[in-house]
Formats: sequence, C-alpha cells, structure tokens
Amino acid sequence: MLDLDLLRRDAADVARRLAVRGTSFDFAEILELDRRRRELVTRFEQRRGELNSTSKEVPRLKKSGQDAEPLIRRMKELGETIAGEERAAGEIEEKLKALWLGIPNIPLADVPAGKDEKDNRELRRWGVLRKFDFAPLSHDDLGKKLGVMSGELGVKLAKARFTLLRGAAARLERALLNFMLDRNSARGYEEILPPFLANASCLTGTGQLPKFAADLFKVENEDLYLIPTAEVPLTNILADTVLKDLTPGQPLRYTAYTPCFRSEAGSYGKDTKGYLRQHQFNKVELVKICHPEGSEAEHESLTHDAEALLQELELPYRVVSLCGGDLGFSAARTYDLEVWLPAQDCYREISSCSTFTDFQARRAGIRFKDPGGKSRFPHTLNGSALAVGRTLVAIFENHQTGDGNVVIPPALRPYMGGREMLV
RNA sequence: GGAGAGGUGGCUGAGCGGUCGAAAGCGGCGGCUUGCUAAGCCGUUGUAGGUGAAAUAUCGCCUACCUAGGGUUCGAAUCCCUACCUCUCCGCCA
Repeated sequence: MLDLDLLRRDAADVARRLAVRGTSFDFAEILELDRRRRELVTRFEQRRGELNSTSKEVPRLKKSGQDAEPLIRRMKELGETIAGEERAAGEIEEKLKALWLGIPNIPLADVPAGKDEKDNRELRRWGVLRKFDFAPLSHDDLGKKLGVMSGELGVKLAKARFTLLRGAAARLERALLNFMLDRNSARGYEEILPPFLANASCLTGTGQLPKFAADLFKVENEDLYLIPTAEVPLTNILADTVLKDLTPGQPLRYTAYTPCFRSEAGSYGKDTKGYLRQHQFNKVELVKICHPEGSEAEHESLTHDAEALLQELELPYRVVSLCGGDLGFSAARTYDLEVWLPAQDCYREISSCSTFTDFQARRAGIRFKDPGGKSRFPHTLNGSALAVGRTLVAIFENHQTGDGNVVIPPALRPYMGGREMLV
C-alpha cells in the first residue's frame, strides 16, 4: 500500500516511477474518490459535533421541567442526515480502498526497466559449471531410476503437481531443511515454527490478497488459506504493533521452515515434469524487519545469507536483479538466486530476495517510534534460504555420478548420518 | 461437539443509558527533593482521521476508537443481535 499522501502531492511522479513495471496507471479516479471522501467526512463530522453538543441539552431541559420533544425530533432528523452521509462516505472509502490496495509497490531507482525475465540484469556468478563425461540425467529421471521420487503416487494421493519422495530422497529433503535452519539460526535469525494456514488479514498485509486470491488454496467455510510462503506468517507476527527500539543495523530477523501451497493458476504446461513446480513444496524462509535507514544494506546481506547456503552445498548459481516487469506486486526490488541445472542446461530460480520498503508494513500496520516519538513504518524484507525442493533437484543434477548415484556435499553429510553417497 | 463465564487504555482493574477518552493503581516520561536505605513529593502520560493556522519533527478545534460488525436510542463502554477470541467443566483426540 502506497502512502496516499505521495499520490496527492505528485501523482505524475508516482505514475512515472511505476511505469518501470511496464503497466500504466491512471490515478484520476482514486484522487477524485479521496477528495470526495474527505469532503463528506468533514461535513458529517461537523454535523455530528452539532448533534453531540445539542444532545447534552436534553437532560438539562428535562431537569428544569421543560419539554424536550421538539429538540429531540430535530435531532432525530439530523441523525438520519448524518447516517446517510456516513453511509455514502463508507461506500466511497470502500471503492477507494479497493483501488488503493491494487496499486503495486514503487520499484527502487536501480531496478532495470524491462518486460519479462529476459530483461533481468545479471549481477554476478558463483561456482564452476561441472563438465560431465557422461550425459547427465534430469533429477526426474534419476529419481525414478533410484525409485525415490514418484510423480505417479503424488497424483494418486492428491493430483497433478504433487510428488511423493521416499527413502533417500525423503531423507535428503529433511536433511536440507535442517541444514538450512541451522545455518540461518547461526546467522542470527530466530527460528519460528508458524501455523501453515493464515487468515485473510495476514494475506492482505503481505499483499497476496485481495488481488491474487486465485493463486491460493482456501479452506472451505473458514477464513483460512494454506500459506503460499512463510513470508506471510513471519511478516505478520508484528502486524498491528508498534515496535520499540528499532535502530538502523539492528533488524528483527526470523527464519522458518514451512511447506508452501500454490495453486499455480495459469502455469499449465510449464515444468510439468519433475519436482520443479509443485502445488506443495518445502521452503526455508528469511524475514527481516528493519529501520528504513540501512534497509539497502539489509537487502544485500539477506541475499548473501541465502547465497552462503548454495556455496556450502557447492551449487553454482548466479544473481539477477529482476526487471520492473518481472517484479512481484509488493516488492520494490528483488534479487533472484538462480541455480545451475545441468540437465536443463540453464539457471533456474531457487531463491527470491526482496525488499518491500514500507509497502507491507503500511498494509500490515507494523510501526515503530522514532526518538522524537513519531510513528513510522519500518521496512520489511524476505528471501528464500532456500527453496528446499529445488535444492534437492540441484543436488541430484549437479552432484550425480555416471553410475546413477549422487554425491552428498560435505556440509550436508552430518545431516545424512555421515554418508557420502545418496544410496 | 455440549454447558457456562468473560473480553475496558502498555499492564492490573472500576464504571446507575446522558459533561466517560473513560476512576484508581502499576509502569513510562518530566521536574523537585536527596540522607533513613535507588526512596519521597509534584506534574504528565493513547491512537487514528479531518480541519485551521504556523509553513517539514508545532499548536488549536472537531470526529472516531472501551474485541469486531450490525441494531435500539435524541444520546451506549453501559441495552439487544452476530462473529471472533479467552477461560472453566464435560465429551473427543495427538
């Protein structure tokens, strides 16, 4: 949610900065609604003040034995007028809010212009791409061959885009998320185990609702949704609170493992094979809530925290800055970590590290007091560290051997009972 | 799931339908005092919106907020309904 004041002061500037996203915005209607709302509010609040003060006349009249009936009749009329105006203002406010909640965050100045992922800017690469002396199998084929990954059973038990892991793969997935949580905790993130369902208010706070309801799984007859990411519960821990002692360089940091549920509406035909795009996947998430000053540095360090995991797992990757057109609704800037997948011969997203500036904080009502006692909105950031399923995929593909086995990266061996090979 | 009780400001806790934004205590902040033991005394102490001035961090006025949303009433923290949440007992379950 943008600062409405920003819009009132210079809507043209906001529109210009939003244009980086590749869509144009017309704020005439929202500004007109805002103007009309304020006009109405001023009017009926004045009338209400009048009603309140004359209301106090009634007991006085009655006490002195006078007839209060004419006054009461007049006030009744006034009350009806006010109710009408209030209703009108409420309707306008609803329309205003609907439009307002639909405006995406303003990209930061260094976000590259562009339409889609082809326009993302590569920032750096890490690792050496392995030269195979055999044709590397896809994780999918390798998983089937080893009998540890079954799409068929996923379909049998749920539907398409669900996968069942068994044996060594199931254990590897568990090892990975333990590894990630341990490393993140060691870097100062508090480990959280949140509910895997969240209510509409939380999802509005982080920006999934109201616009992207189609991407979510909703529980029937309940105000509950399966979370699409741990970002939702983690960021909303502090919703509607005023933080004390939020100083630059001292962010609040959370990490959590959760499964993530996404309906992936509109992704038919994309990554239909294998374990890359699922309705349910495991992810370990990082969330920071920080003072607006220094939030740039927090974004960099959060990204580095995610990168550190890939490095320990010896998985080559690159970092790209998403262009305006590829940027998520709530994000002001996103760095994607893309891991190398040899069987696909390309880099694929494995982590997404974003800063939301004060966009989510305003929606979720997270505030802090500055030394002058004034209420301000902190910045929120988050990133995957990492998408566990895709990490498993990357390990399968990068660390496979010619005889159909997988080398466990040394950092992970303590989590795999010390074994060096998957099977 | 069944039966009952309850949700008041940072916390504890009062509050006959009418000067209640809300007593009191604690905590917090400011000041005074400083020798009877980090105590005593005095003062202060919410948030949001609108509006008018100062012309960004200041002040005045108005409005709203006693879980939320509706209702009754000239007027509601106070009465009614609904939702949510909490607690107790029973049942059930990991």
